[in-house]
Amino acid sequence: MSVENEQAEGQDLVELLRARGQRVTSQRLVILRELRRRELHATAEEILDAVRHDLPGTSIPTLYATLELLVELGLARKIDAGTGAALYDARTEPHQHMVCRDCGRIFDLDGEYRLESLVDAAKRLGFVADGAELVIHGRCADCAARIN
Amino acid sequence: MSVENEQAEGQDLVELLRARGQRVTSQRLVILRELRRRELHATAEEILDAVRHDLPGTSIPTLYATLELLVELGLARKIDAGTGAALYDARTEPHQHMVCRDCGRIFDLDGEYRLESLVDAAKRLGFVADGAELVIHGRCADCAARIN
DNA sequence: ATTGGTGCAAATCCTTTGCAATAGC
DNA sequence: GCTATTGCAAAGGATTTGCACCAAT
Repeated sequence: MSVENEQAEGQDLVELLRARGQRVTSQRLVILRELRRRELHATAEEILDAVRHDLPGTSIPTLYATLELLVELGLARKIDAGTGAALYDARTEPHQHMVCRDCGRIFDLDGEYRLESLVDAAKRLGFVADGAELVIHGRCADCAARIN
Repeated sequence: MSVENEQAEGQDLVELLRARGQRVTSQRLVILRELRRRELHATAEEILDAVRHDLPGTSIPTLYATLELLVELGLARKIDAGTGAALYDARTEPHQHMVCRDCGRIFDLDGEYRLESLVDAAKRLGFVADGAELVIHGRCADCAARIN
């Protein structure tokens, strides 16, 4: 089976879950499938609405737990754009985001750029950038020392 | 008066407010002064506690409104680190942030870096980075066209 | 005197928690 | 059968809103 079909079927998720001794549930499969069907990042609420088509009764806590799990497994990405609700995205390639101050829409900015040229790259796309925030996530020296 | 004293006294804020026909209130002056006194970014709650020392009775809505105003005036910066509460900072120089997954502390990363070398820069500071999110804020092509 | 700014209380929005019921292994 | 996962209801934290009062111009 090709990588694309494997992903479409969620076979990769099944394997990751088995490797960790976690259960394969229909909620997990459907949520990942829905996330992959989308071109664009979606809020938890948008995903929930779509998921309930296929799996009525899916609950909010399950959705959040599953999204967190998918992020942990590297199958999804969480984007905190500062617009209230967090966004989720199954795109794993390196890319950044642009948030419109007015309409709140989020646009992709593909590839790896020099930080100082990102505003220019955005401008080429017609986006009038007035600021950029980069947040690095990880473990500080103290916590890394304490845990490892 | 030197630029430093001007800032310490909030004279720059006074001028910006007058230029916009907005009122100079003690709340606005005290909140900016408190923000400038700090080395590190602070949450709204932390700022409120400190401000109430100088100006008891200061309210939460006023605090948020003032912080938003300061950001709009370019005197402060809002950092959405994805840790629940937003952070505010009176540092205007270009710098980025690192968030510890465990203790939640935020560390500064000064200067302008190449995006792909930021993880290395963080590593040099003992920070074990496992991801970076860059969010560009501004106006999308559609909104820019509609407004200008 | 005018009206922008403030404080209060309550509402809203997003997300997490506690717990009993259910479904994978 | 065992226990992780689920759904429900309710709680939680951060921020915003509506409105009457106050204070800067």
